[in-house]
Amino acid sequence: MQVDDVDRRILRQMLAAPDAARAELAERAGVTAASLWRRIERLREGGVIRGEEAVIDWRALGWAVEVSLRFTLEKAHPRAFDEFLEAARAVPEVIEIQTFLGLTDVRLNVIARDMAHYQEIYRARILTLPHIAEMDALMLISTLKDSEALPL
Amino acid sequence: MQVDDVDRRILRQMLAAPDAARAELAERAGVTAASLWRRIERLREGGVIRGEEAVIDWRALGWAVEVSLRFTLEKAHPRAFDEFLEAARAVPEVIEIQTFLGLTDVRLNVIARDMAHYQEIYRARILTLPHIAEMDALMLISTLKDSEALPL
DNA sequence: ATTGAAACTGCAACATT
DNA sequence: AATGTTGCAGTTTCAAT
Repeated sequence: MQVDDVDRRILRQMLAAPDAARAELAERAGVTAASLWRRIERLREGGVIRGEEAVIDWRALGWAVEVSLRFTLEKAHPRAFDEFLEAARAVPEVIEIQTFLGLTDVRLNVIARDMAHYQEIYRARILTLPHIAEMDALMLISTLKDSEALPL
Repeated sequence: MQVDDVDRRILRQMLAAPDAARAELAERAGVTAASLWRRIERLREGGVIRGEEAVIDWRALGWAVEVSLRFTLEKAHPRAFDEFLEAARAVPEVIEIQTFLGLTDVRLNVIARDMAHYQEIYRARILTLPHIAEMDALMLISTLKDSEALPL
Protein backbone atom coordinates (compact mmCIF):
# COMPACT_ATOMS: atom_id res chain seq x y z
CA MET A 1 0.00 0.00 0.00
CA GLN A 2 1.07 3.49 -0.93
CA VAL A 3 1.79 5.71 2.08
CA ASP A 4 2.95 9.28 1.56
CA ASP A 5 4.35 11.97 3.84
CA VAL A 6 0.93 13.28 4.81
CA ASP A 7 -0.15 9.77 5.82
CA ARG A 8 2.98 9.41 7.91
CA ARG A 9 2.35 12.75 9.55
CA ILE A 10 -1.16 11.64 10.42
CA LEU A 11 0.04 8.32 11.84
CA ARG A 12 2.67 10.10 13.90
CA GLN A 13 0.06 12.43 15.33
CA MET A 14 -2.30 9.56 16.08
CA LEU A 15 0.43 7.81 18.04
CA ALA A 16 1.63 10.95 19.78
CA ALA A 17 -1.82 12.16 20.82
CA PRO A 18 -4.06 9.10 20.83
CA ASP A 19 -6.94 10.76 22.63
CA ALA A 20 -7.02 13.94 20.58
CA ALA A 21 -10.17 14.76 18.64
CA ARG A 22 -10.07 14.25 14.89
CA ALA A 23 -10.33 18.00 14.31
CA GLU A 24 -7.25 18.56 16.44
CA LEU A 25 -5.33 15.78 14.72
CA ALA A 26 -6.21 17.35 11.37
CA GLU A 27 -4.83 20.67 12.51
CA ARG A 28 -1.64 19.15 13.90
CA ALA A 29 -1.06 17.17 10.74
CA GLY A 30 -1.81 20.22 8.61
CA VAL A 31 -4.79 18.90 6.69
CA THR A 32 -8.52 19.52 6.77
CA ALA A 33 -10.78 17.28 8.81
CA ALA A 34 -12.38 15.71 5.74
CA SER A 35 -9.03 14.94 4.20
CA LEU A 36 -7.83 13.43 7.45
CA TRP A 37 -10.92 11.32 7.60
CA ARG A 38 -10.49 10.04 4.05
CA ARG A 39 -6.84 9.18 4.67
CA ILE A 40 -7.54 7.40 7.93
CA GLU A 41 -10.22 5.44 6.11
CA ARG A 42 -7.73 4.47 3.39
CA LEU A 43 -5.13 3.46 5.96
CA ARG A 44 -7.69 1.28 7.67
CA GLU A 45 -8.69 -0.39 4.43
CA GLY A 46 -5.06 -0.90 3.53
CA GLY A 47 -4.52 -2.58 6.88
CA VAL A 48 -1.97 -0.06 8.14
CA ILE A 49 -4.30 0.97 10.95
CA ARG A 50 -5.71 -2.19 12.47
CA GLY A 51 -8.10 -0.38 14.78
CA GLU A 52 -8.24 1.62 17.96
CA GLU A 53 -7.76 -0.27 21.17
CA ALA A 54 -8.42 0.59 24.77
CA VAL A 55 -5.15 0.25 26.66
CA ILE A 56 -5.80 -1.33 30.03
CA ASP A 57 -3.48 -1.13 32.98
CA TRP A 58 -3.71 -4.59 34.49
CA ARG A 59 -1.75 -3.48 37.51
CA ALA A 60 -4.34 -0.80 38.30
CA LEU A 61 -6.99 -3.50 37.95
CA GLY A 62 -5.34 -5.53 40.67
CA TRP A 63 -3.18 -7.88 38.57
CA ALA A 64 0.15 -7.03 40.14
CA VAL A 65 2.25 -9.74 38.52
CA GLU A 66 3.14 -10.14 34.86
CA VAL A 67 5.50 -12.85 33.70
CA SER A 68 7.05 -13.43 30.31
CA LEU A 69 7.47 -17.12 29.49
CA ARG A 70 9.51 -18.57 26.66
CA PHE A 71 8.87 -22.05 25.32
CA THR A 72 10.70 -24.45 23.10
CA LEU A 73 8.35 -27.12 21.82
CA GLU A 74 8.84 -30.78 20.99
CA LYS A 75 9.57 -30.53 17.30
CA ALA A 76 9.07 -34.23 16.81
CA HIS A 77 5.34 -33.92 17.11
CA PRO A 78 3.87 -32.52 13.86
CA ARG A 79 0.93 -30.75 15.47
CA ALA A 80 2.88 -29.50 18.50
CA PHE A 81 2.61 -25.87 17.48
CA ASP A 82 -1.12 -25.86 16.78
CA GLU A 83 -2.02 -27.81 19.86
CA PHE A 84 0.17 -25.71 22.11
CA LEU A 85 -1.21 -22.42 20.76
CA GLU A 86 -4.78 -23.59 20.98
CA ALA A 87 -4.33 -24.64 24.59
CA ALA A 88 -2.50 -21.41 25.49
CA ARG A 89 -5.29 -19.34 23.98
CA ALA A 90 -7.82 -20.94 26.25
CA VAL A 91 -6.02 -19.74 29.39
CA PRO A 92 -7.59 -16.42 30.42
CA GLU A 93 -4.48 -15.26 32.26
CA VAL A 94 -2.43 -15.50 29.06
CA ILE A 95 -2.77 -12.00 27.67
CA GLU A 96 -0.26 -12.15 24.86
CA ILE A 97 1.09 -14.85 22.54
CA GLN A 98 3.95 -14.49 20.09
CA THR A 99 5.60 -17.05 17.84
CA PHE A 100 9.22 -16.90 16.72
CA LEU A 101 11.84 -18.20 14.38
CA GLY A 102 14.83 -19.25 16.46
CA LEU A 103 15.67 -21.28 19.50
CA THR A 104 12.50 -20.26 21.26
CA ASP A 105 9.23 -21.06 19.54
CA VAL A 106 6.64 -19.21 21.57
CA ARG A 107 6.43 -16.47 24.16
CA LEU A 108 3.45 -16.05 26.47
CA ASN A 109 2.73 -13.16 28.78
CA VAL A 110 0.80 -14.24 31.84
CA ILE A 111 -0.80 -12.05 34.49
CA ALA A 112 -1.71 -12.92 38.06
CA ARG A 113 -3.06 -11.14 41.13
CA ASP A 114 0.05 -11.88 43.19
CA MET A 115 2.92 -14.35 43.38
CA ALA A 116 0.84 -17.01 45.12
CA HIS A 117 -1.78 -16.73 42.43
CA TYR A 118 0.93 -16.91 39.79
CA GLN A 119 2.25 -20.16 41.25
CA GLU A 120 -1.24 -21.55 41.07
CA ILE A 121 -1.74 -20.59 37.42
CA TYR A 122 1.74 -21.77 36.59
CA ARG A 123 1.20 -25.23 37.99
CA ALA A 124 -2.37 -25.73 36.91
CA ARG A 125 -2.48 -24.05 33.53
CA ILE A 126 1.02 -23.47 32.18
CA LEU A 127 2.95 -26.61 33.02
CA THR A 128 0.02 -28.62 31.73
CA LEU A 129 0.27 -27.11 28.23
CA PRO A 130 1.09 -29.80 25.66
CA HIS A 131 4.45 -30.43 23.93
CA ILE A 132 6.69 -28.26 26.10
CA ALA A 133 10.34 -29.23 25.69
CA GLU A 134 11.94 -26.32 27.52
CA MET A 135 10.92 -23.08 29.08
CA ASP A 136 12.12 -20.11 31.10
CA ALA A 137 10.39 -17.27 32.90
CA LEU A 138 11.07 -13.61 33.55
CA MET A 139 9.11 -11.28 35.76
CA LEU A 140 8.12 -8.12 33.96
CA ILE A 141 8.98 -4.95 35.79
CA SER A 142 8.04 -2.24 33.34
CA THR A 143 7.11 -1.57 29.76
CA LEU A 144 8.31 1.57 28.03
CA LYS A 145 7.11 2.56 24.62
CA ASP A 146 8.47 5.44 22.75
CA SER A 147 5.84 7.22 20.76
CA GLU A 148 8.23 10.09 20.25
CA ALA A 149 11.07 8.50 18.32
CA LEU A 150 9.42 6.18 15.84
CA PRO A 151 10.60 5.43 12.31
CA LEU A 152 7.73 7.26 10.64
CA MET B 1 -9.32 1.66 42.83
CA GLN B 2 -12.72 0.06 43.25
CA VAL B 3 -13.92 -1.84 40.18
CA ASP B 4 -17.28 -3.59 40.22
CA ASP B 5 -18.97 -6.11 37.94
CA VAL B 6 -20.50 -3.43 35.75
CA ASP B 7 -17.06 -1.86 35.24
CA ARG B 8 -15.64 -5.22 34.30
CA ARG B 9 -18.47 -5.81 31.85
CA ILE B 10 -17.75 -2.45 30.25
CA LEU B 11 -14.02 -3.18 30.00
CA ARG B 12 -14.72 -6.55 28.47
CA GLN B 13 -16.97 -4.97 25.86
CA MET B 14 -14.41 -2.28 25.09
CA LEU B 15 -11.77 -4.92 24.46
CA ALA B 16 -14.07 -7.19 22.51
CA ALA B 17 -15.47 -4.47 20.25
CA PRO B 18 -12.95 -1.63 20.24
CA ASP B 19 -14.52 0.25 17.36
CA ALA B 20 -18.10 0.04 18.55
CA ALA B 21 -19.93 3.28 19.27
CA ARG B 22 -20.45 4.18 22.91
CA ALA B 23 -24.20 3.74 22.51
CA GLU B 24 -23.69 0.16 21.38
CA LEU B 25 -21.22 -0.54 24.17
CA ALA B 26 -23.77 0.75 26.66
CA GLU B 27 -26.39 -1.60 25.31
CA ARG B 28 -24.06 -4.60 25.31
CA ALA B 29 -22.96 -3.87 28.86
CA GLY B 30 -26.54 -3.33 29.93
CA VAL B 31 -26.24 0.26 31.15
CA THR B 32 -27.43 3.62 29.88
CA ALA B 33 -25.14 5.75 27.75
CA ALA B 34 -24.73 8.36 30.48
CA SER B 35 -23.83 5.76 33.04
CA LEU B 36 -21.34 4.17 30.67
CA TRP B 37 -19.76 7.54 30.08
CA ARG B 38 -19.41 8.28 33.78
CA ARG B 39 -17.90 4.88 34.48
CA ILE B 40 -15.41 5.13 31.63
CA GLU B 41 -14.45 8.57 32.93
CA ARG B 42 -13.88 7.11 36.40
CA LEU B 43 -11.84 4.22 35.02
CA ARG B 44 -9.69 6.71 33.13
CA GLU B 45 -9.13 8.82 36.21
CA GLY B 46 -8.34 5.75 38.23
CA GLY B 47 -5.73 4.78 35.66
CA VAL B 48 -7.40 1.50 34.71
CA ILE B 49 -7.98 2.76 31.17
CA ARG B 50 -4.78 4.40 30.03
CA GLY B 51 -6.25 5.66 26.78
CA GLU B 52 -7.25 4.54 23.32
CA GLU B 53 -4.46 3.76 20.96
CA ALA B 54 -4.30 3.31 17.23
CA VAL B 55 -2.86 -0.11 16.51
CA ILE B 56 -0.44 0.12 13.61
CA ASP B 57 0.56 -2.80 11.46
CA TRP B 58 4.25 -2.16 10.81
CA ARG B 59 4.35 -4.93 8.28
CA ALA B 60 1.66 -3.26 6.18
CA LEU B 61 3.70 -0.07 6.43
CA GLY B 62 6.64 -1.79 4.82
CA TRP B 63 8.57 -2.88 7.93
CA ALA B 64 8.69 -6.58 7.20
CA VAL B 65 11.10 -7.63 9.93
CA GLU B 66 10.53 -7.56 13.68
CA VAL B 67 13.11 -8.96 16.05
CA SER B 68 12.91 -9.53 19.78
CA LEU B 69 16.24 -8.97 21.52
CA ARG B 70 17.08 -9.96 25.07
CA PHE B 71 19.92 -8.31 26.93
CA THR B 72 21.84 -9.03 30.08
CA LEU B 73 23.69 -5.92 31.24
CA GLU B 74 26.99 -5.46 32.99
CA LYS B 75 25.82 -5.36 36.57
CA ALA B 76 29.14 -4.01 37.78
CA HIS B 77 28.43 -0.59 36.39
CA PRO B 78 25.98 1.26 38.67
CA ARG B 79 24.35 3.33 35.93
CA ALA B 80 24.27 0.51 33.38
CA PHE B 81 20.49 0.26 33.39
CA ASP B 82 19.77 3.94 33.02
CA GLU B 83 22.35 4.50 30.35
CA PHE B 84 21.29 1.46 28.37
CA LEU B 85 17.61 2.40 28.48
CA GLU B 86 18.28 6.00 27.56
CA ALA B 87 20.35 4.96 24.57
CA ALA B 88 17.80 2.35 23.48
CA ARG B 89 15.01 4.90 23.63
CA ALA B 90 16.82 7.12 21.19
CA VAL B 91 16.81 4.44 18.49
CA PRO B 92 13.72 5.00 16.32
CA GLU B 93 13.58 1.37 15.19
CA VAL B 94 13.20 0.21 18.79
CA ILE B 95 9.44 0.12 19.16
CA GLU B 96 9.15 -1.59 22.51
CA ILE B 97 11.23 -1.75 25.68
CA GLN B 98 10.60 -3.98 28.67
CA THR B 99 12.63 -4.48 31.82
CA PHE B 100 12.69 -7.70 33.84
CA LEU B 101 13.63 -9.36 37.04
CA GLY B 102 15.63 -12.46 36.23
CA LEU B 103 18.52 -13.57 34.08
CA THR B 104 17.61 -11.18 31.33
CA ASP B 105 17.42 -7.51 32.20
CA VAL B 106 15.88 -5.90 29.15
CA ARG B 107 13.98 -6.88 26.05
CA LEU B 108 13.81 -4.67 22.96
CA ASN B 109 11.62 -5.12 19.92
CA VAL B 110 13.25 -3.75 16.81
CA ILE B 111 11.70 -3.31 13.36
CA ALA B 112 13.43 -3.09 9.99
CA ARG B 113 12.41 -2.88 6.33
CA ASP B 114 14.13 -6.17 5.46
CA MET B 115 16.93 -8.41 6.67
CA ALA B 116 19.66 -6.29 5.11
CA HIS B 117 18.25 -3.24 6.82
CA TYR B 118 18.05 -5.17 10.07
CA GLN B 119 21.73 -6.08 9.85
CA GLU B 120 22.50 -2.42 9.36
CA ILE B 121 20.48 -1.32 12.39
CA TYR B 122 21.85 -4.19 14.41
CA ARG B 123 25.47 -3.27 13.78
CA ALA B 124 25.12 0.48 13.90
CA ARG B 125 22.54 1.01 16.62
CA ILE B 126 22.12 -2.13 18.71
CA LEU B 127 25.61 -3.51 19.21
CA THR B 128 26.74 0.01 20.06
CA LEU B 129 24.36 0.26 23.04
CA PRO B 130 26.32 0.64 26.29
CA HIS B 131 26.90 -2.01 28.97
CA ILE B 132 25.76 -5.11 27.07
CA ALA B 133 27.06 -8.30 28.70
CA GLU B 134 25.04 -10.85 26.75
CA MET B 135 22.23 -10.91 24.26
CA ASP B 136 20.17 -13.14 22.02
CA ALA B 137 17.76 -12.51 19.19
CA LEU B 138 14.54 -14.07 17.92
CA MET B 139 12.69 -13.20 14.76
CA LEU B 140 9.04 -12.51 15.41
CA ILE B 141 6.64 -14.42 13.21
CA SER B 142 3.26 -13.50 14.60
CA THR B 143 1.47 -11.94 17.52
CA LEU B 144 -1.82 -13.33 18.76
CA LYS B 145 -3.88 -11.62 21.35
CA ASP B 146 -6.97 -13.05 22.87
CA SER B 147 -9.62 -10.49 23.49
CA GLU B 148 -12.12 -13.26 24.04
CA ALA B 149 -10.72 -15.13 27.00
CA LEU B 150 -9.46 -12.48 29.38
CA PRO B 151 -9.53 -12.63 33.18
CA LEU B 152 -12.18 -9.94 33.54
C1' DA C 1 -31.25 7.38 35.90
C1' DT C 2 -33.37 10.51 32.37
C1' DT C 3 -33.57 14.30 29.67
C1' DG C 4 -31.81 17.71 26.79
C1' DA C 5 -28.74 21.03 24.65
C1' DA C 6 -24.17 22.04 22.67
C1' DA C 7 -20.25 20.24 20.52
C1' DC C 8 -18.32 17.01 17.75
C1' DT C 9 -18.00 13.14 14.35
C1' DG C 10 -18.85 10.23 10.33
C1' DC C 11 -20.02 10.37 5.96
C1' DA C 12 -21.65 12.18 1.41
C1' DA C 13 -22.23 15.42 -2.44
C1' DC C 14 -20.14 18.66 -5.09
C1' DA C 15 -16.83 22.10 -6.58
C1' DT C 16 -11.73 22.91 -7.07
C1' DT C 17 -6.88 22.29 -8.13
C1' DA D 1 -6.47 11.79 -8.24
C1' DA D 2 -6.47 14.11 -4.27
C1' DT D 3 -8.21 18.27 -1.75
C1' DG D 4 -11.30 21.62 0.22
C1' DT D 5 -16.25 23.17 1.22
C1' DT D 6 -20.46 22.57 2.94
C1' DG D 7 -24.12 20.15 5.02
C1' DC D 8 -26.54 17.12 7.97
C1' DA D 9 -27.91 13.04 10.70
C1' DG D 10 -26.16 10.63 14.46
C1' DT D 11 -23.23 10.39 18.58
C1' DT D 12 -20.88 12.02 22.51
C1' DT D 13 -20.29 14.95 26.32
C1' DC D 14 -21.89 16.93 30.23
C1' DA D 15 -25.11 19.60 33.33
C1' DA D 16 -29.65 20.01 35.25
C1' DT D 17 -33.17 17.57 37.06
